[in-house]
Amino acid sequence: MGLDKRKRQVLYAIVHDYIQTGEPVGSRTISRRYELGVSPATIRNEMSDLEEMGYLEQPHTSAGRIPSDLGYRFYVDFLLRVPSLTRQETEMIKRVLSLRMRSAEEIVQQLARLLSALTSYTAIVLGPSESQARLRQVQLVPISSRQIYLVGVTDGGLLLNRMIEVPGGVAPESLAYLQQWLNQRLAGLTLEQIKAQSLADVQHDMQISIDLFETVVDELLGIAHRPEAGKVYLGGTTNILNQPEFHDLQKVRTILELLEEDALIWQAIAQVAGKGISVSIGTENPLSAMHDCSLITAEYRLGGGLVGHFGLLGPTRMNYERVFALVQGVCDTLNQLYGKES
Amino acid sequence: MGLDKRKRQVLYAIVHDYIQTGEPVGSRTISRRYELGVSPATIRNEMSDLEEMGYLEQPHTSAGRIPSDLGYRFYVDFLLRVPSLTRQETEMIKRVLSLRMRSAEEIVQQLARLLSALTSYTAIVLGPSESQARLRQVQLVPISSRQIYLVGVTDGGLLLNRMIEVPGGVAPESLAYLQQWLNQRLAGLTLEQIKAQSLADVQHDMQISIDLFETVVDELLGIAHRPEAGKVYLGGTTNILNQPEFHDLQKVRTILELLEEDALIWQAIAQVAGKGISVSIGTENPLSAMHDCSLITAEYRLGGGLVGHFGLLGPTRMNYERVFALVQGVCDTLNQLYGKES
DNA sequence: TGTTAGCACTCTCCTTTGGCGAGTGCTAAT
DNA sequence: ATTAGCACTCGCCAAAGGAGAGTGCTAACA
Repeated sequence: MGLDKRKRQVLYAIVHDYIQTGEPVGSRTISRRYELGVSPATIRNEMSDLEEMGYLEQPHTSAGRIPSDLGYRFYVDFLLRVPSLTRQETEMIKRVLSLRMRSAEEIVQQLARLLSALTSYTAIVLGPSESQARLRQVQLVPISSRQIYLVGVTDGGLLLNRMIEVPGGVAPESLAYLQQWLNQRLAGLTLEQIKAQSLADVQHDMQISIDLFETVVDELLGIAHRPEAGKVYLGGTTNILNQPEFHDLQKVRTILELLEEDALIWQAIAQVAGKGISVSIGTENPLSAMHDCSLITAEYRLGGGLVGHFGLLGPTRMNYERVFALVQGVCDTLNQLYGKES
Repeated sequence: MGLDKRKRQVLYAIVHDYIQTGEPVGSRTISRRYELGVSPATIRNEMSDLEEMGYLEQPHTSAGRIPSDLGYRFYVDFLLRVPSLTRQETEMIKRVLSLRMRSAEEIVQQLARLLSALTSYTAIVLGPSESQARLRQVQLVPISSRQIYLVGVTDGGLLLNRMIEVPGGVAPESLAYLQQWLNQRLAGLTLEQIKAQSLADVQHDMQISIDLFETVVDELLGIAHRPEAGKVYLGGTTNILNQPEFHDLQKVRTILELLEEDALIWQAIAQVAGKGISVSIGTENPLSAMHDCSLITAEYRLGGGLVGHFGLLGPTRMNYERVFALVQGVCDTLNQLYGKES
């Protein structure tokens, strides 16, 4: 924080300019484009100071300066001026997200498309975690003698499906009984609560086999068992090809290969993400393949207890101001549309 | 074919060598690596002839020759020597495809992974068409007052799900009645047959509103209405980055952007694919973005009438012999595993 | 007539060279 | 504390030259 006003102005100017042009910024450029009222020489001195403090870097002697990860960090934390979205953008977000969609999956897929279309970065959306999902009802559909299809409906009106194998086979009456029991007992609870609840007291009043009961409940809670895995939805994977910093095929490959690894991506985002909007810049990222990238993440809520995270992955030279505005706008719109229980 | 034995040998040698090295093949190379018993000069003459006939091309004066699309075509049609798979490869295919999988989607996803892992090309698998799927039973699950969830089970034991909106609302009895009727009347038929069948005679014996009936049947046939769309599963998208001919970022972008367009991909494959294994070489491809690529496609069958297509997309300089062997092996294994009704 | 050796020629690829431009750091003046 | 001036550094680019690979042609040969 030991930065006086002018140093901040210079740092802001450099980051801002570099984000727009992608080329190292020289002292002359700054004094021309940003009205700081001082000469290039003065700015040079400031730049020299900033470099020594670690906020700037020089690609090579006698090129301009570019921000270091630390420089971006300071910029994001203290200098950012988040603009507001244009009317059209707001409209577009609203329009796309309020398309008639039938499942959480569709919403999430649209979200990925939308984010990537608006930013020229790659959008990553983690499928909503079901452990917070509140069950409204459960239906057990007999498929074959040994298979049951479980259809759960969350408070938000979204579906959770599971195919359940029951080695022993099931009689239709048992199924009906079990279904009724599940609905009576579990409706309104989240999967997590169900899991936490002691189900020990069940046994005595059940008219069906414990085996069947356990199989079904286990499967219903299935996803909650492995919270570190989940579906990953991508949008605009090819956008990074348009970024000048990825004109290097090697870098492109690194990133694209990473994006195929759902598990890694999931973990990385889960690790980085916080409650509101979080930013992870360059080497701050847990995965070394992302050390040239920045990741902006946020939480979304679809109602009925379905929450998840999404992120935008771009070069460290990403347009933070715009992305912040956009992410904020998308979150607001989602809350507005799905926030109240539907 | 107006190619004498030696011309065939030369053509084979050039295609074979170019596929392996990726570099234009000169007359010296051929006489050294392939024992044709003639001197480079003679081969030069043959090459000159082959070029005039359109089977070869010269990138520039005084480089070696490379096969033209026509050259590859002749090679694929008449010269190919399909090797057999190694024991390990056969094992691997069998192992991967016989993992316990519960839905067609999972199988198809595994298929894409497998194909791309075994080649260094991009695997494209089109989700199975449901229009040939034979229905075993249908279950209608009430979700809310205005929503029904339709769960269909195919003869193969795979699921077809649809959410159906019924503006007017449904009484549980109507639903039960409708379900029973559907099962009596439609079981064992394919969606296509159901669609073709006149449902005009229905009206008189129905105790439920025509509206409800039509909504549900329409939705059940939904997919059949738009056969030109469908889910596309990819594997090994980044594999093309390893191909030397795609060291050009522009080309990479073209292909990767194409691969994000599910609808285009679907159409392209559907258009190209035939009954057995088909090959579409370079400019033979319907999409101009694929004019530098070859696409090998084949049909797969999952039982219960679920059939679809898959393909391998690589440079025209693709290893056709190996890919043929592999595709054949995969088809055989799939037939073996899922071919008989399960 | 088909095949082969010899040779001049062509074209790409790689490296070297030198000039240009942008930007810096230092010094001395204000 | 700020600024003008200036020498210096370094990457970029285009031009030049040499090496290598391969061809096409011609003339000799079986």
